[in-house]
Amino acid sequence: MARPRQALLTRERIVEAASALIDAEGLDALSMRRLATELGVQGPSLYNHFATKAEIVDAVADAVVAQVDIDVFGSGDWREALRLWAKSYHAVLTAHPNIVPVLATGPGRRPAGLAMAEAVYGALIEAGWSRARATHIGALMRYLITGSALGSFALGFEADPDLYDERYPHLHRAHELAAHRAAVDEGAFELGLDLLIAGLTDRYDQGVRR
Amino acid sequence: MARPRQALLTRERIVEAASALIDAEGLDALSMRRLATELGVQGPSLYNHFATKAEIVDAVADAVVAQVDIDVFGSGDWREALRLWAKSYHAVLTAHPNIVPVLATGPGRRPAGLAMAEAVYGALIEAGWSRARATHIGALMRYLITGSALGSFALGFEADPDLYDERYPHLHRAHELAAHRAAVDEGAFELGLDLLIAGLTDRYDQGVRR
DNA sequence: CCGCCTAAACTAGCGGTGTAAGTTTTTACA
DNA sequence: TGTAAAAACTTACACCGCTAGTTTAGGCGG
Repeated sequence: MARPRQALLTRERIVEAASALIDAEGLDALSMRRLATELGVQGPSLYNHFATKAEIVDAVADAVVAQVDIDVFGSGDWREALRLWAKSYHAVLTAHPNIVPVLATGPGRRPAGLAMAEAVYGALIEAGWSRARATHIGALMRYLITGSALGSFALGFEADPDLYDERYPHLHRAHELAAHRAAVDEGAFELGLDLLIAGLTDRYDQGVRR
Repeated sequence: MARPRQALLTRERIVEAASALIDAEGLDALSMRRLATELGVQGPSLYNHFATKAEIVDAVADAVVAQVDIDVFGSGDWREALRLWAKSYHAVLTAHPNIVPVLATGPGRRPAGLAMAEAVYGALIEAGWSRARATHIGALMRYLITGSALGSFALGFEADPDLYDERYPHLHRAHELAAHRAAVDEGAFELGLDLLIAGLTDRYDQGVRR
């Protein structure tokens, strides 16, 4: 086949298919040939639309970040906005856990990632936090959100009961963690969010903003 | 070469070389052939000592975790122990950032990882926290520690000033972040640790331990 | 002390990876 | 209408993890 009358591929279609593949089977399952097959095309054809595989993965990552609600920073209390944003971000990452390792290293050159950083940092600055503190708070929120999304804490423990023998007396029920995955992970995230925002509120109300 | 008089490889030597390679050039640079070359041997010879590449990477990860000081849980105040442990863990990961993605998914079957989980969870239980809360606190600490180690927040922003144009007014100095990497990342981690431990202390002292 | 078995290296090779190069044909435009 | 760009193609390269089978040294039982 030479050039078709109607282009078979668009950047949008490629990103959609890549996103679906990553969601369904993980980052490792995404190969150029596999992705192309999914789109009814040969592998190298993708290079007519993206320069490298990394560009495709980046586009998928940015499409995910774009789903996070950053309008919450438009008005009202910075604490409430921070909480709502964090929950939205957390929910989006929970829905697309396989792409998290890509986002966890920062926004890089991804537009939606930069727009989100702008919104968070801007809101903190306008609330009166110093530049240094606003940076720290932004970093901290990212640590909590990507850290919790990166690997389920509960699934990090094998479900094999024999693994937790007399060497680990307190872990004798760790094999049950996987079954309570959602409760454990959500509980930890909520606790972290509550503690951080409460702590920041205390400092803020005491006038310690740097 | 057939079997040599003195074995060229041991599991220990392999793990050491792999660790050095990962530290120096990152996880992607670790290939079986490359590692073998480093050890003066052909690629497949490694399979006489490890069944898969994943086993080697796991051994490297566990060797790193084994460097974390968990003796701090032996005595004294749970809050102080938690803080010291977190700092030790953080320092170890900062020294070996490239292996963090492997640890971030949990202890799996790695002995040192399990021993660390046992120490942390055990200390929290003995301090009086409920099982559910102790689990949450352990998860939360992991989120903060691996989240901060996974990607330097500062390095997550490109150093290219032209990237931060009028679309991102508050980020106009984001290109300077990379230069202050250590201060930014350490500051955020310290802030997080302070806030979490202070918040937990409040709850604990008020008798809210579940 | 000889012979066998296992350990630990080797070579060859399979199916997969990302991507570069060059080809063909269609479409858009000067 | 001639030409250049676009978008598919095929082929190929160097690398990847890993398997299979081969060779030889060392340790051990008879």
